[in-house]
Amino acid sequence: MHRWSKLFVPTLREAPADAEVASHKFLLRAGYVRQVGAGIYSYLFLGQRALNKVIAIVREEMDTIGQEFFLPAILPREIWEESGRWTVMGDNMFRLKDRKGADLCLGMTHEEIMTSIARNELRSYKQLPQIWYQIQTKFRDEPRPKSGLLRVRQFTMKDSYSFDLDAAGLDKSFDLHDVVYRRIFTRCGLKFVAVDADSGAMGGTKSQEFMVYTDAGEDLIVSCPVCGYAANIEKATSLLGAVTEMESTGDGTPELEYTPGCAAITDVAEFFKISPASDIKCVAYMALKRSATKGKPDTWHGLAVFLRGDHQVNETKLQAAVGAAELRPMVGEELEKFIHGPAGYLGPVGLKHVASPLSTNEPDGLTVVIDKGLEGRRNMVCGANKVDYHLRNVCPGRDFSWTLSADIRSVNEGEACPTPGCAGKLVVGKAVEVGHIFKLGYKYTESMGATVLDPNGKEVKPIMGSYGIGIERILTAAIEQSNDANGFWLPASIAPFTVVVTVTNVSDTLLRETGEKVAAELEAAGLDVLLDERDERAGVKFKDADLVGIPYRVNVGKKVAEGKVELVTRAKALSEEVPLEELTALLKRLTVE
RNA sequence: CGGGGCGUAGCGCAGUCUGGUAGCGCAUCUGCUUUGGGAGCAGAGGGUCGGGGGUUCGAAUCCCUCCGCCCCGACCA
Repeated sequence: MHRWSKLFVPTLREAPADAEVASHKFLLRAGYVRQVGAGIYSYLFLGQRALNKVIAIVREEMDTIGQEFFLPAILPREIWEESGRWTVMGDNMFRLKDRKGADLCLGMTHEEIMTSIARNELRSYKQLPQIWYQIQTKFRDEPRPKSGLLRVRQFTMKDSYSFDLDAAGLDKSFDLHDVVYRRIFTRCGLKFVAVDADSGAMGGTKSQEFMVYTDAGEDLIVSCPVCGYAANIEKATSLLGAVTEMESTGDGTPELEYTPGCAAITDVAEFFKISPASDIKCVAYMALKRSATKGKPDTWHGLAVFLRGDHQVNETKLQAAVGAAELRPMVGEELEKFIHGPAGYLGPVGLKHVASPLSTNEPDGLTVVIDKGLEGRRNMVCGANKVDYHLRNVCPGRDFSWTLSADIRSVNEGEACPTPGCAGKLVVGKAVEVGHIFKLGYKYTESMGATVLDPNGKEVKPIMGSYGIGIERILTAAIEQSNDANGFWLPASIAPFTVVVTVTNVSDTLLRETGEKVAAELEAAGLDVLLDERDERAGVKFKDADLVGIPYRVNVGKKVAEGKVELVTRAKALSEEVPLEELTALLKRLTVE
């Protein structure tokens, strides 16, 4: 049993000014964490205790499908060179040198190391499948750490890796993780949703994220309240409603129109008295293509994207569609070089484009991508690549062509659900990612040369999956979803203590002794008990108890004379009188998972 | 990396414009009183004013420079 008077629980009456999101404020105020630097935190007693409970749940569930390893956090350059990620990871990787000058890094993730173990040790299909996991510290030099523990540079991750003989095996390993992850998040008391996610430019066939809705989150989730469709906005699609096309004018071919000062979409729509849906806007990028062969330099390519005036480019989709490693906006002289037009009046008519995305044939070769929403449209308005002029009567396909047509726009709230036959309207909500499971395919077994012999004695590459859970994010998400002005409350499963026994006045011997007795009895019944026997006024102890995330409080006060205590349920701010002899059984009942 | 804000006691802040011996609230320590929602009174301790350089008789305050932290952005021209 822990006694509050002996503990270090530095609660703060006021939150440090730096903290903005609820979880950050309360983690600091409740004495769970202290900040060391941007995205770097120390965990104090209560914080570490809660995280240990999360870890215990994760470990218990993971042990039902996998085997726990523990790999190093400090890793040599060579192994990252094999997969090509020494370069790909860029500035996000913390790098250092040892005394001999050899390059090392701090691990951001462990595909390479796990694959190297598989390569060195796995010989036969009979050894498959394997699921290996670890719970370990990850280091990522984020460009912008933020929101307390939500985006940090050092964090704990449960990461696992599966090795299977074939795609069907991978499906199974993936599904096992799906099931176990749902159990983990449920046991941690999270209201989560599993969504389709982007699998990145690296390939891979499927990826799924586990998200908890909160305004503090950085991701946008698109979902359908009717059929349950849910996807990250980086991946989500929707059905576009029918658009009323404009009547053509003149002979129906593109006509130049003088549109002074109409550089913005709204100006153009106003000028032509059209909906922005009938305007074609241009977004111009420079796209980085990674060289396929080692030693050859990466190359930058011009990329012009055309889409409806009321739509937004989704760069994740765009990157995946053209196979770009990086995108940046085109600057003035590049606009001139690739599109021969001024900002605000860029258009697709008359552009020459390359045959396949980011191909290198000509120095001024431009990749032209249109969003699928433009296909089949008629009589639209677009920039004329000339200051103060636009074109009307423009028909995609007739008046201009493209390198690639793809879904590269972001879904907007209110658009129609993409599920066939579903009439739902999509809603968009902010969320934080707590887990991600991923069908990797052969990327690492291929690049690192891991093989086993199949039943025919033939060498084959195992197929991989990788799966992650952010340990601290489970805690943070739980706080985000359950807090009020006075503090937060955690589910009993991950709270640092399940119950705090508050002796309202320790100078009263009867109360003090009753508190001791009650706490001892609750502990004997298997509950995690904190006895608050500090020589403080009752109000101080109540405030602290409300703040620090413990789901139940037992007030040992005046009613003891009548053989009663108060049981306070933090989540509901509900207080009930309970006869002493019934307390333990009642709390036991309330706290079973 | 771009933009904005901030850096003064453990926490929250004032003082900076207009240079003149560093303040307030909470917290901490001691004593007394108090004891069911962050008590009262009396007393006490605690500061390289983020670092360095400069201007000045004199710098928290003005100038230069570096560092750190927070927020927004790094897609619609």
